[in-house]
Amino acid sequence: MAEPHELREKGLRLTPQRELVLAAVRDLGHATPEEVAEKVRLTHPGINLSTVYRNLETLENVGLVQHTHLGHGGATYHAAEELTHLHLVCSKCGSVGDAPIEAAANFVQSLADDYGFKTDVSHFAIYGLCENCQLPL
Amino acid sequence: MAEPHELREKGLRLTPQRELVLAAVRDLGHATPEEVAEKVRLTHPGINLSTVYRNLETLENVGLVQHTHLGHGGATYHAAEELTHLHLVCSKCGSVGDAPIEAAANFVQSLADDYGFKTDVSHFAIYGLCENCQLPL
DNA sequence: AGACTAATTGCGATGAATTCGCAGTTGCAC
DNA sequence: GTGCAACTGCGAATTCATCGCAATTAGTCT
Repeated sequence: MAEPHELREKGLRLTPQRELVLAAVRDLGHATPEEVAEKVRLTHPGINLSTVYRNLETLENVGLVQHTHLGHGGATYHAAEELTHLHLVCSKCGSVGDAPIEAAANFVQSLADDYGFKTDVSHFAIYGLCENCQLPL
Repeated sequence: MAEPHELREKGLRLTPQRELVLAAVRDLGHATPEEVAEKVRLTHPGINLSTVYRNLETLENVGLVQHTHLGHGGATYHAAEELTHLHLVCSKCGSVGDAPIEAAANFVQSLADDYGFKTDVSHFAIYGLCENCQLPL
């Protein structure tokens, strides 16, 4: 859970809403703002969606959460301390699988060597077909 | 430019709007629906945005164009015959670089071997920092 | 060439996701 | 406790994309 002073240390005020948003992101693993709001409403029914958006943004600015693009449009948030990993998103069934970031190590290295590009592999989804959806019809 | 019968062959009607949308996508390389509409309006000012959306969808269905997610939310379209390539999007300056798809061959192979995941590398952007934006301040 | 039919277009309405302005509230430094 | 700036709630405003429907039009058949 969110230790009171980890927020204070970042120069943020400690509000129930903010603590709950951070806790929700940590609990949920991956979540859209909508899902975070739902989770928070379990204990704090009155919370406003824009408060959730604003807190996600604030928490991202101080580095406690990050967002990733997994699908069409919407961002999903996850706690920053969570080990970053790859998101394998299936274009057919929509499932999201994880893979350790090391799986991309060589790829990242070669982009760095050949193109001078420093890749953040976890920020965007890796798109394709999951094992199940490749099965013959 | 769009040959009349390449559209007809796909079972599509040949309308000025449709030809122009296809031509615009080919001209622009990468473009959002909004940008395609702007381009088309140069020669066909009255075109409606929803017509552009519908044509992009139709053209994608018959395989003449494809879309990719390069940034936040919006899709960008490109002609299908263009060699598919990786999109290296810089998180700082927003520039979009290209890299041949072979640069990811090993990565794709290892995801297939280890996770049974068949990756479409070009569908989502590869996010990171371009060479310029890595320079010391 | 003229007529028919279904595909396509324009347009406005609609819907979802996100942001914004502002007034009221609240954490926290003193 | 007091005061101020940060934060919240709320509704309005934006943005991006989709939809329904009536009018138009491409392509087919005569």
